[in-house]
Amino acid sequence: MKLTEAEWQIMNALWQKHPATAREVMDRLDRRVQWAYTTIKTMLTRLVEKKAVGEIKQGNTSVYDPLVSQQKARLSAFRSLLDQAFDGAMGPLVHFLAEEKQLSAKEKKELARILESEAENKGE
Amino acid sequence: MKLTEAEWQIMNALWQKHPATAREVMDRLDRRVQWAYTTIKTMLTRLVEKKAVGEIKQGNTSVYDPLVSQQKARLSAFRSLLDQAFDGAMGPLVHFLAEEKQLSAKEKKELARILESEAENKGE
DNA sequence: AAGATTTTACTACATCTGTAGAAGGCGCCA
DNA sequence: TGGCGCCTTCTACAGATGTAGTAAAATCTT
Repeated sequence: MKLTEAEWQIMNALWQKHPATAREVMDRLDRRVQWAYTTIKTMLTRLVEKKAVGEIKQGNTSVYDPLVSQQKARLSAFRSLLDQAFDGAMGPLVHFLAEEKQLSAKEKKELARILESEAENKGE
Repeated sequence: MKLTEAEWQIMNALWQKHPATAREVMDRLDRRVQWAYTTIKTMLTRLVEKKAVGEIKQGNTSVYDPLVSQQKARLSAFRSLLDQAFDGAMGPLVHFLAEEKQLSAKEKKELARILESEAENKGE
């Protein structure tokens, strides 16, 4: 389930609250996104075709519901990034994150802390 | 500097060893990628147009060199993913990673460990 | 130097993406 | 009941992307 950039915008809005009509999706779209109503309808239609979203008619109006969870979509995007840009492995990503000056030490520590504790209590 | 999927393939090959000719890039392409020589040339040309790659003629043959570092490209891809799929923040990503069963506790701990130590000695 | 091989520069073309307009249908209000 | 406003379905269309073929020029090989 590969989503395009524009599709992510729509999905993000839909995950926020659903089921939702096209108009509701529109209202919840990121502020930076200023699309015509029909553009949103087009995206929604394409997402329905891709089975990423379900559509039911409520009278004359369509109501949409995500068919893929945010978690699933995120996983797929994450894996793609890993494959494409990090040799498909966590190692290079970790290395990159560690090297990256753009991430403050604070962010890194936070990241480390959460992962640490998660690994602790969910560890197998 | 946004790279497409196909462009990543080329860049990955080019970062491996450079400068390199189109033919050398071809030889280093991921095994799964079976492109015609001219396809590679086309990609290279487009990358030159985008200023992601430099080109110099060595006699009749072009030799290419990356103009963007792998680190930079990775950062840009990482940020895009963050913006698009994780509300632009590390928080949700961390959360996702922690929740994600696909990542073993071992991987998580490893990740945590490296980040922790990095944060320690480079910390500001 | 002629043939074989390699490279280059152009052109091609189907899909996918982003973005929307047009036109027709439906319900509600005056 | 005639509009007004909102919803729907279709159609459009340019630019990006993936993937190459052609033909001509340069180079190597005997």
